[in-house]
Amino acid sequence: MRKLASGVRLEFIEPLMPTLVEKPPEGDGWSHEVKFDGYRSQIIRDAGGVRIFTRRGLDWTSKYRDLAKAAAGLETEGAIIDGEIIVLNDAGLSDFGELRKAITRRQHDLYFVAFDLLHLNGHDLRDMACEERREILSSMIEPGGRIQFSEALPGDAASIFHLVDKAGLEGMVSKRRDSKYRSGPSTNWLKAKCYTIDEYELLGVEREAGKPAFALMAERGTGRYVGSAFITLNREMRERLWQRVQERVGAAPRGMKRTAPQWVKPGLIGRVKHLRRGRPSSCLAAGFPGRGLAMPIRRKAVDAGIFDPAELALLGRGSGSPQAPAASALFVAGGNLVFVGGEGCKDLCLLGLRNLEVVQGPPEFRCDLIELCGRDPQVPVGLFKTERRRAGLGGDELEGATGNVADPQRAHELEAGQPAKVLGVPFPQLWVLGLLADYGVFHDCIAKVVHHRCDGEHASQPLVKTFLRRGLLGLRLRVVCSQYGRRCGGYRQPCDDASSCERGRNSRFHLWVPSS
DNA sequence: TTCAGTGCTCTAAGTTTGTA
DNA sequence: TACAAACTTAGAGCACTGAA
Repeated sequence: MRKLASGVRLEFIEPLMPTLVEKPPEGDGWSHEVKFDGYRSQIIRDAGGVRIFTRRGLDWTSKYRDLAKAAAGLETEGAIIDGEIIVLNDAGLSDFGELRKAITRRQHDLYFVAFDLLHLNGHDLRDMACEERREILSSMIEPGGRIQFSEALPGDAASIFHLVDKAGLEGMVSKRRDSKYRSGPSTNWLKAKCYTIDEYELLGVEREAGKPAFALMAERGTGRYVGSAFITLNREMRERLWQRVQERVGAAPRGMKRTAPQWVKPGLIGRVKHLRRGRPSSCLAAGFPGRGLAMPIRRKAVDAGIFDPAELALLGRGSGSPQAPAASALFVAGGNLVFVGGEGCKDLCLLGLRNLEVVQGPPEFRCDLIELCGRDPQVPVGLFKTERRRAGLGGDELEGATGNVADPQRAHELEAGQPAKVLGVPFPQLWVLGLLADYGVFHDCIAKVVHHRCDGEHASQPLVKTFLRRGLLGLRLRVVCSQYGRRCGGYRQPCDDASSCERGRNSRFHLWVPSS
């Protein structure tokens, strides 16, 4: 570790750039984080104050006034923090499209998600192991503020990736735990992205020597131009495409402003693999606003296989993402629990880690519940404790919660008369909770676990509301309510399934032991 | 004061150019 | 000859600068 003299003005460090991979790496040597969709940035705090730099080293402190103010509150003499500046949308996901507007108009909506610490109090930390750097960083950041720590998601990479995909996130970043920080491209950090594959009609192609070849694509049916895509076919397919284009030379579509060296007659269909913008459902729905040629393909597309419809039918190709595994798992809350998403996405269960092997039995997961396996009541308690500790957002009291009827001698988490700190969720966990809410299991299941620890009939409701409100920093409650409103006409009763609820009340927890 | 032009952010991969 | 780096492309929205 190199030590610099105190009072030295720290300088921008070129960020480490992760390598794009198809699948995240497996193994214990890697830690995994959510990939946020925002601006890569670097906060520098030294004797000269706080500065915030862009990925290329431009000083954008003046654009990030609120974040600079927040960074000034960090308890350190000097630090260089690597992270991403993001804005959350109504769904609680980072929204790149809203970021530019927020920078100029909604400073209060900006967040800095910190994921690495390069320098601290005169010490250059770049030669330390990634895991150690992040541990120090984690201890520096108070939860619940404008600067958030990007929590690692322990668990197996494939399962995390599956749920990241399901949650509508952009992707995930895997970091070698023992790696040093080195500027520029590196394979110590790997990013795996979630793509959507859709079919579009080919309008024309741009092909010039020395430049990438593009396919201009239109919405099928309407023929409306939606954007261009990189053509990444192999040599054989590429030649086949050029041949097809030559055979179907056509005129430019009416009203088309863009120019293409070669327009083609309608009838050629291309499959375009593109990144999402927000949630998958909103990608297309919001991707065609009524003001001309919108661009649902935010970034360059790849895998633009071009076929005519007949050939497409023969090949039996359809749109959509690759088939998801029948069931998968994700560890949350300090590794105590695992959420298991079964086939159809409606069945989410909460299991102890040691029961992970039963994940492969989708037929058993038809209960649409989050259940506790292992008969250890401390497990769900651990979940809430962990989230509370991480969030650290004081202020609100949880009404209605009373003593623990199951164990009257033991202090209850939500003891009556004892102001309980509000539960909150650090960013990386938000989408897990959002996912649960979207599947309609949040209130019924997590709340149910809490409910059975209380003697108040509706004690869980304010808890969940508060949990949501705080977890999404003012955004989530409104959205979740409207979602429930649409689906269920308001909040559901604590349990839809009365018998299930009664069983739970009597037994304190729903117990489900998988048959071996 | 208005308008036009430029620069900035994000992204990926083919092509060209430069270096070892 | 092989590899690495730079350049190119698209889109949106905003800030900034300079000219009219």
